[in-house]
Amino acid sequence: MTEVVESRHFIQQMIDADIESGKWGAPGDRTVVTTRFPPEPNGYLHLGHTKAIILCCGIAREYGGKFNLRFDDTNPAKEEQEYVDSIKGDLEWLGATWDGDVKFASDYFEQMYQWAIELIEKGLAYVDDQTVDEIRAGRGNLKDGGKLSPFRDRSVEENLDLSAKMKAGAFENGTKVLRAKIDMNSPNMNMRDPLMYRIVNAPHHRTGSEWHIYPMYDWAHGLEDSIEGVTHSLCTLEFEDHRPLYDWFINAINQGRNDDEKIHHPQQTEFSRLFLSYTNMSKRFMRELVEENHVHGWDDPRMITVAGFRRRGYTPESFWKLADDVGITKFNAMVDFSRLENMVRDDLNARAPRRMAVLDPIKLIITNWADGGDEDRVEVMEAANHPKDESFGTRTINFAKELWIEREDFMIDPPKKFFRLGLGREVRLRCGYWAKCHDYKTDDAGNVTEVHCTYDPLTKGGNNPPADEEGKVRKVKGTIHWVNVNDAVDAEVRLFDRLYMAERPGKKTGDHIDDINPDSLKIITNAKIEPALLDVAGEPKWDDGIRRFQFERTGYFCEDSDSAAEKRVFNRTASLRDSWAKQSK
RNA sequence: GGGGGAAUGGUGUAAUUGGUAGCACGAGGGUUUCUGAUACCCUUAGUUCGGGUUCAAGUCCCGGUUCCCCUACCA
Repeated sequence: MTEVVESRHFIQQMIDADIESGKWGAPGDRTVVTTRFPPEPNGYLHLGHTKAIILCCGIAREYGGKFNLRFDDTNPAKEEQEYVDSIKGDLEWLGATWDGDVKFASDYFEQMYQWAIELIEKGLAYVDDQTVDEIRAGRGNLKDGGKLSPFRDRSVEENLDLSAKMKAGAFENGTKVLRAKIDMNSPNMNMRDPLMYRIVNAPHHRTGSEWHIYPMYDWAHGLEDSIEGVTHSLCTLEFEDHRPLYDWFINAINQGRNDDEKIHHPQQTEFSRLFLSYTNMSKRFMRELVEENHVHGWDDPRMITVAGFRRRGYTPESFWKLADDVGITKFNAMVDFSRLENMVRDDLNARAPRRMAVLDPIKLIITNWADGGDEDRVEVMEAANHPKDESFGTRTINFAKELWIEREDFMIDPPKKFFRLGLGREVRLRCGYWAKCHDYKTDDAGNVTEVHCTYDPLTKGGNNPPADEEGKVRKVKGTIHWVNVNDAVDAEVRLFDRLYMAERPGKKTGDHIDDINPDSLKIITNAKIEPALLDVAGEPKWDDGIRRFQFERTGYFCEDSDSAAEKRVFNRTASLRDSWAKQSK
């Protein structure tokens, strides 16, 4: 037996070392570890965010530290309360509980402004009157350095005066900015006198009209982390180039301060984003899908938003499993969509109670039903709710002369390897009886409408018949699901396929809309479900209130939010693995 | 002709930091089975390339290749 050693990714290794060295507090004190998830409240959370959330929350949990949820609300033009609410809801659903109150960058505006004044006083920041275009041109490009702004050497007094007026709303949008005085020739574009504040005369969702200047990301982010005592500021790879600036701003504030007056300096560390095949995490793309009605909203089950996955029936656990599966590295990996699908299957297999439902019904008639007694009789069968876990209990289902079975479980002229119904073939009707086909009917178009079978009274409950006198037991290869015609309930079932046909949507033509799969949604209106699906009582409770099942042989389903007593609606979360479909291709 | 990152089976990810290249998923095959599901077993295939140091290199050194990110008053 080799012992399985839990491997630690590079961020965990770094934190382990920090704790040992006492970088953030007393050596060995793990509880100092503080992380944060800093969403901008301008859109819905998607799968990519879940990776960051789970990393940050998971780290804090592992070390017994703190995890903050902080809204980075530094851009009043795009932000709305609606998004704040949806993001909080998504985190709660994911089980990523944050410590303390929800934080907002806007709570720190005054402090950040005071620090900006300090930089001006130190000669490290200046007000620039150039236009957007002039600033852009002055920045230079990747090969050539930039030009110094003509306003770069304003006096401290003038800069102070101008900043105060900017803050008070004396100027129009775009007429002035506050910039850090760093290096216009830096090979790192972010260091070429980056903007700290711009004028935005617009109301903010929390501070109203109090502010007329708003901080830029690079200026604000590290300070927000510092104020909150964040030790490990984890972000994605594209911010690697920003780290020197992150550090520069904090060092600039600390410049000239005594050690005991220095502000906290968090460690920014970058990891790779999550890329999933056949999807795109671009906020803009998602917005287009919604606004151009390619989907039915942000929570459309085909969307890779947290809301979409939730409605599709995915469990929070499947996201944690996926995060664990893909790991944390600095390599931009493309993860196959089927991997995520496997995670839900795995989770749902263990936790979903079983039911029977027929998606594409044809009628099966037991022609010798009268042999066993009254032709109109109903026999009550007991069925296990889970094949491997008795704690799920049992339910009863009614068996009678007429049943619904799946259209694809009958073939007029089946190949040898087909283990279901066909003339002369016998199958087990799950938890019912064995049935042997001797006839069928079709409509004018040749579609099968009825399958006629005889049943074997010795197989009640679906059990094998007794052995013959030579000790041999008759076997049957296939087992199919069914629903009793008399008490079947009509339901709507929604089947989903991937939204895009291309592995990287939009790669070919530049427009992701060109890669949309026209058949990503299939609505079945005449599915037949067993009546036990109506009864909520006795189900294992799902923490998020969503009812999830496995419909035997057809997949995992959840009851949609559109579902009502008059019309039940189920979404297919994922199909079951189907080696027959693979083989018959 | 700039800067910052990254390359390990088909995919994702490990390797006690110089010491047997392992795990998971997939794929192929088999066993079990009242779900062609699940479970279980077997097989498959890998260190970006070229040099160098060393008893020993995925790991260290030199050089090359490929890919990603950076020129918003977005984050």
